[in-house]
Amino acid sequence: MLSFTEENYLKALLQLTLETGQKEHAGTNELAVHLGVKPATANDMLKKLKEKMLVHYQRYGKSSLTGEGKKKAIDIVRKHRLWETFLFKKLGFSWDEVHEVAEQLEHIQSAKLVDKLDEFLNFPAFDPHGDVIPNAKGEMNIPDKKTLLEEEVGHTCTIVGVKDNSATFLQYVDKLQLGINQTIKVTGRQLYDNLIEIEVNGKSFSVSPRFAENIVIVCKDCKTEKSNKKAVGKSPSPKRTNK
Amino acid sequence: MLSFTEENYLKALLQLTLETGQKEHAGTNELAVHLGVKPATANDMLKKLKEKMLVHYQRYGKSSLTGEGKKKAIDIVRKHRLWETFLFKKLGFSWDEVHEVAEQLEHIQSAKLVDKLDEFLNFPAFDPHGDVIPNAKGEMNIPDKKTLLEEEVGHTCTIVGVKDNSATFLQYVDKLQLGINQTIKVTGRQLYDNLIEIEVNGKSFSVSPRFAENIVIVCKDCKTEKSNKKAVGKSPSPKRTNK
DNA sequence: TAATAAAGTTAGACTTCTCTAATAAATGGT
DNA sequence: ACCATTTATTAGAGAAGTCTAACTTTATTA
Repeated sequence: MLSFTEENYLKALLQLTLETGQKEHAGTNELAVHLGVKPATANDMLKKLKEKMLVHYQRYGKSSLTGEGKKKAIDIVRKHRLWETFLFKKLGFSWDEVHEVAEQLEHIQSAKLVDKLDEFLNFPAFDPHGDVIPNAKGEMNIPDKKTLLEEEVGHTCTIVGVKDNSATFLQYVDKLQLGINQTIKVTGRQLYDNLIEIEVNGKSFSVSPRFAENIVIVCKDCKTEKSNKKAVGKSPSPKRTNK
Repeated sequence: MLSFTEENYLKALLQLTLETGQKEHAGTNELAVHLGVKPATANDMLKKLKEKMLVHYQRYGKSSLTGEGKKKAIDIVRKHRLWETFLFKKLGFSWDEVHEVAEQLEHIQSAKLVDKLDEFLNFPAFDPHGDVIPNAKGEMNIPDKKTLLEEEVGHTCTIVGVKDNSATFLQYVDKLQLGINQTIKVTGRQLYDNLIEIEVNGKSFSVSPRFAENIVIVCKDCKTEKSNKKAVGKSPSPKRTNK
């Protein structure tokens, strides 16, 4: 049986790695920041979770979930999103209120509860934020990555990476207050010069196609596409990142 | 903000005192047994809760909830019973499965959640066990006490005390495997000799009217009677039990 | 490639909740 | 009213999760 805290670390690790599809491993500091604790704390927990065979961890290396760890993490995400759906659809919570409460509800231990809730909600595929809800087998659609240039007008997406790593480009990205996990809404396209109109944090502006094709995003509104299921099984062999 | 543990102590104290209407105060050992911890542990927590002004406690004395403590405890009971009702009515859990899960759900912190859930369930007055659900103001029906002799056929009740304290009587009670908090179902009455047929822990037998009139019970099925609301306000003045 | 910065780790300490073992106070029967 | 039993308390310790401060390893960059 995992503690709330352990569950939160597993979930954080999932979110930092597989879920956004950004990368395979997460650093200790990164994990600590994500969870709002000090690196020393995250370090202790990583060692503990390694003991429990839930994460791959080595001194001064990056960490990732084991097959078992991934399974547990996906289960927590499943619960979180089912609860969000319940709060939104059945209890009339607003879009932005559901997360906080679901953070608590996701730790309730009862397999029967989760399955019954799933059934009660009629096996929803997406939560109120448009995120995929893993099914009872732990399978979840991993959203397709594409560039901002390819995003449809009216859709909302999240930045998950960049293609150009030049300082010039990165400084430009930074200046526009963009960055990993930033949410962008594509509000339109100028047919004349192909500029892409976007809305970020309530502010609207346009970017060039050249710029847009170097921003890698995941669309929150393109989820009903093909179903590239990704079952949870044996994780890839533990890779050392430090040489 | 109270921890899960603190909340459990408050709830236990409510159950041991006011709720069953048995008595005003609870002992440290009694509380420890109820919670499945050692007396030393309960003792520490009582001191802590006294610091927080949630319980009346004095060395070598009995303990009880303060007004504030009672308010918190009733809120937890309200949550517990609303969740039980939800699990039973909406998710199709059986009567005996709801408690365990509700034990976890009762600790979720969100006033809005509780109120919305209450509304979603159409403001139920009783949970699947027939226990009263406190309303949003913290008012709850305290069930009426009466003797087993007065109980109606077909109803189920709980022993909350005895009128005769003689050794003979108490030994008899004990021999029948009865005791405080034991649940009894009255299955019938013999018109010829007035014996009362009861069912306890699946076993059926009869008791005399003489015996029955000395057993004080609270009926679980007589809840729709008069509404003797008991608001949560200032608690009675802290009484010392030890002289 | 050597200095510096960034990332990661360790040691030691604190809090919360729990325990065991020893001690103290209150209660009850004769 | 005394003594045994029950009930309650204290002291000391351990596990979990967190911190700070000092230290080590890895990465960066001039």
